[in-house]
Amino acid sequence: MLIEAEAFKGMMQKSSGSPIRLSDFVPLLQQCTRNDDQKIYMVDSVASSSQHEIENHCSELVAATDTDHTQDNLANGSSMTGNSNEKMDNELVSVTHRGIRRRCLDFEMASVRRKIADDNSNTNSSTQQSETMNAANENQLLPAKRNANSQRCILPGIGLHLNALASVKDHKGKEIENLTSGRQLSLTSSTSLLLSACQEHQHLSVVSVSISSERELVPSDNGVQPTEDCPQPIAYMATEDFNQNSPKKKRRKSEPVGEIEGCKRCNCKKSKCLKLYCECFAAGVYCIEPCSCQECFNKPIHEDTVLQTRKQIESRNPLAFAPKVIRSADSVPETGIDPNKTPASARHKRGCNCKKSNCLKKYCECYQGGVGCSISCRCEGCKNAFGRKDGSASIGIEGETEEETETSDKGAEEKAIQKTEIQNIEDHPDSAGVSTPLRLSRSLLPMPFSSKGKPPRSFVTTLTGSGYLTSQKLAKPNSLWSQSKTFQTVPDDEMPEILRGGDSSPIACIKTSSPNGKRISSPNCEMGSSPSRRGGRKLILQSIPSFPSLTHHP
DNA sequence: GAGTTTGAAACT
DNA sequence: CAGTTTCAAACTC
Repeated sequence: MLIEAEAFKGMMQKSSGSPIRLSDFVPLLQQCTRNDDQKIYMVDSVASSSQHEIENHCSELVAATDTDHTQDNLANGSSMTGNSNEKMDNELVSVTHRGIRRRCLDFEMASVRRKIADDNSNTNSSTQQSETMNAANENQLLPAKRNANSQRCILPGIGLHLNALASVKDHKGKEIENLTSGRQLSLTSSTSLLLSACQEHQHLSVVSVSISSERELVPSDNGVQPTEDCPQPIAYMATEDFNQNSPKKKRRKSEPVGEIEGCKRCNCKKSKCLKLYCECFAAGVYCIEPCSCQECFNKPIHEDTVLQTRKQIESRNPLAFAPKVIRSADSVPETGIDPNKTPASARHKRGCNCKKSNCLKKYCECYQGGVGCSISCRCEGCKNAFGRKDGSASIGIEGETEEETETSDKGAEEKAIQKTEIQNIEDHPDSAGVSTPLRLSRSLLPMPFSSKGKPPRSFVTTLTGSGYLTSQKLAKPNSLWSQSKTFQTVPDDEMPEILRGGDSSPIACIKTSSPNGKRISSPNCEMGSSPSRRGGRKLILQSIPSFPSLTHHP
């Protein structure tokens, strides 16, 4: 999705000193829908959302980016002085942002370092920023982990982060020039942040955001409605950042698995955080201080090892790093309120294999992802509240012969579901009264997270997740990565077929076989026939890989 | 907080 | 490819 620099420049200028309003964004979003050739499709559904909420989001975003910008400069040793009042005002949000964005970009930056070294001629603002930040990173990565985590507010590799927009805003004279020099701004990440936040609130849910975007989603989300599924997340994040030494477990108590949407923390002991066991690694982020891992190699200093390992894993399973949950765009009507828009409108890319949990606990990846089980699942006794394998929910499943349990113990099943939901309600008093997954999905609480109000880490996930775009099998080497770094786009002819999905033809549904024979279907399967890519108030944002493409390394 | 359960990932 | 082991999160007490 591309937004003309001028448009954004104008918007940012207009927004200087005042929050961006939805009305400011709408034209841009509409513009986005016209830029279909970039494989990022945006539908102007936001307009149907609660404008007030969206404006709140926007306001926060602006505030956060402003502060982030200041912090970036601080990290860079810049003498620029931020507006202290502004900083104070937005401290909370900014801290959240910092905490959230801290890691997901590290891989990107690590990868792009070489690129930048090799390609110094690129002097656009983004590259400069990246370079500067790289420098900052190099200095801060390990020795000053805290700083690295809290201050490195790096622009996502692809697109122009709102951070950058703030930067544009602050350095009009200098940076806007760069931005407007015939270059298009890809707002993938930042916009997805904004829109997905909006959409999640409005449950227009067909948002697909990158992992990094996903990370950014919640803070603003929660910032607006702190009483929802993630109680006081901002405070939590603030605590995290201000009290860096606070033990992980403390945080885990206050915050579900310590995961404010993407703020993953692992506890690996033997895997060195270099296997998919490690949530951080699997999510494409470096481990950070709050992790309790041991002998962790998933750190910038071990970049090469990480990349190598990742490559190896991807060679074994190209979709290993793809988002686990593929959100479908098809089942969301344009009204904005969709009774059928349960999390079951998405699928787990590979399906679960639950035996004992009945897909009612977070052991089940489908349930954890807030999606129903599907034909891809090999679970036994599926009672997934979001949709059972037999299609009792809104999942399109045909001819699936269900297990014996489906009919035999419905009582127990309902009991179990009820129990789960009761649990959820207890954990989320705010959502009490919402009793069914369906309703939960419609409420602002997207799913009956089994406990702690933690949205599944993949609840909102990306169509073109890291696995897809980083996979050398699927993407032309360097193409997406480098282009995203320079706000360029992926030419159609360089786009793997499965990633294309032109308007006319449904995207081919790839089903690859993982080494263990598990079925892996392309996320695009669910999106292929999305009828409303343009007019359907849906937003599908292309994301960047959390890990850089390995092909960058000669 | 320790111990148990669970299922994905990894291995054979 | 099926069976087994390893692993770490989820869960229970």
